[in-house]
Amino acid sequence: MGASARPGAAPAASFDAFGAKSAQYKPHEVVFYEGDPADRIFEVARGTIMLFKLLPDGRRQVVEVLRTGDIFGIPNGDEQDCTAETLTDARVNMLDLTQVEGSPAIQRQLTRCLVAQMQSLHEHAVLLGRKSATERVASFLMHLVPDRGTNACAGPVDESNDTRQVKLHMTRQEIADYLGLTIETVSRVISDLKRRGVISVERNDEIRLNKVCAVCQLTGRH
Amino acid sequence: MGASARPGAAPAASFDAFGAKSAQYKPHEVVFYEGDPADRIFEVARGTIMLFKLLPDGRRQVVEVLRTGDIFGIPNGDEQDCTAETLTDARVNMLDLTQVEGSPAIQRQLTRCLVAQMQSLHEHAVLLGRKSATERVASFLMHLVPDRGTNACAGPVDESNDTRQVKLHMTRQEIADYLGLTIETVSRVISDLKRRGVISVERNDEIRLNKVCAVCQLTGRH
DNA sequence: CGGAAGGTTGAGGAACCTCAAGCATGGTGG
DNA sequence: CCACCATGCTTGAGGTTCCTCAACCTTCCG
Repeated sequence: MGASARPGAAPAASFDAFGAKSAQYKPHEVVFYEGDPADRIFEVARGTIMLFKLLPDGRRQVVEVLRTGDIFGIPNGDEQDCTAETLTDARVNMLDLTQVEGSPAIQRQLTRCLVAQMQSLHEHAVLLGRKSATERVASFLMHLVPDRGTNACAGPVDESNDTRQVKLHMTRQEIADYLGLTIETVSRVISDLKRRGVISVERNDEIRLNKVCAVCQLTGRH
Repeated sequence: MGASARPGAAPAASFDAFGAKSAQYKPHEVVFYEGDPADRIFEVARGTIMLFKLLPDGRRQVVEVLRTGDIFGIPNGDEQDCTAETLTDARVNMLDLTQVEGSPAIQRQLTRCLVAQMQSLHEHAVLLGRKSATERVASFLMHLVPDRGTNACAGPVDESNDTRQVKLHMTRQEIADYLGLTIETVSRVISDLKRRGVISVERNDEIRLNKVCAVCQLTGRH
């Protein structure tokens, strides 16, 4: 659930202006682990990052997928509640807690980000609690299309040419853990959508939505 | 997922100090509907409130259950993304957006609340995406026990007398919509726990956990 | 006493998971 | 250049969990 299509989402890389430290990551590097001491706040300056939680027996749930401008890792208590791992090459800004407390400008921006992310989490709760496998995958794909798949869907710009290629940046396993499914179910749904002509799989992590509206119809929101 | 056991949660009814308006509600009254104009922020001064979203075909997901001190309805864009409905008698404080923007004190508290609620949403995503029906119900019950069922579980104070009565404040249908199950499944799980002697149902919305630790063992977090 | 609302229980079915085998793709080394 | 392997993905068969539909029970209240 990226921030790209979120109304009110923060502009990119805004902590730069506040003298934040920053770090570079390759795909599938861990920024911090669940249980690590939490004493800073983080911002995605570039790339995509996922937050996930593990159950003791190894079950995993990806709880958020964050894009440029999103913030994460804000302390509540003194431990991180999730593990943060990059999906792509990424740059992350880090800001000390004391800096945050002192700046009303950062506070305001923080609030805006948090509220936007909270709404994404609400939407995702509906997906996890009430949607079928097909609806979950369709919703996932729609969230990768800027300005569609959110409440404020712009609709097709050009009816006759309503196609779009999206890059997933996630393996089937990660998608499954995000959508509360198994890898096999995700694979089967994608194969089925392919068979029905709704999508084309160009590469494993690159999918063409042949008719964006048709995918949108499958999300359960219509 | 109440705030009562959340480390860092706000103290009760803190907006009082900022000259907030407040309103009284009976059980099952709507505070606002999804789609209503969003121009204020709300705080639970007393009682319990749930936020839920509906799909067009009537499926419902309760996304948050809020207790005293929690805030909700914060605008992002100009429409509410959820419906807010009381579960019990409740009092709600309302603060104008302009008041919030002007006060760093409110901002700070807002941030603290939002981060705490976000962690609850993370936990709930794990429940919805990865837990079995029994694990969901057990987790739900544990969240009604102060200082247990969260990461910071205090453990039994007195091993030999580790029993606790909890009041649900929710119908089976509401619990089902919160846990991503059907009313029948919730009922069956409760009957099963009863049969196994883990809980006793004193009244429909009042349950005794005969051994809190035993219930905790069923949550999937052990 | 009768009705309404909420809850329980049972039988059967659908959706998704598990387990297992096989298929692509890409990289490495002979 | 091609065999080989590793990783990730797909497909199939069968099983489990939960859902659906329907009947019945319980409690409360007029």
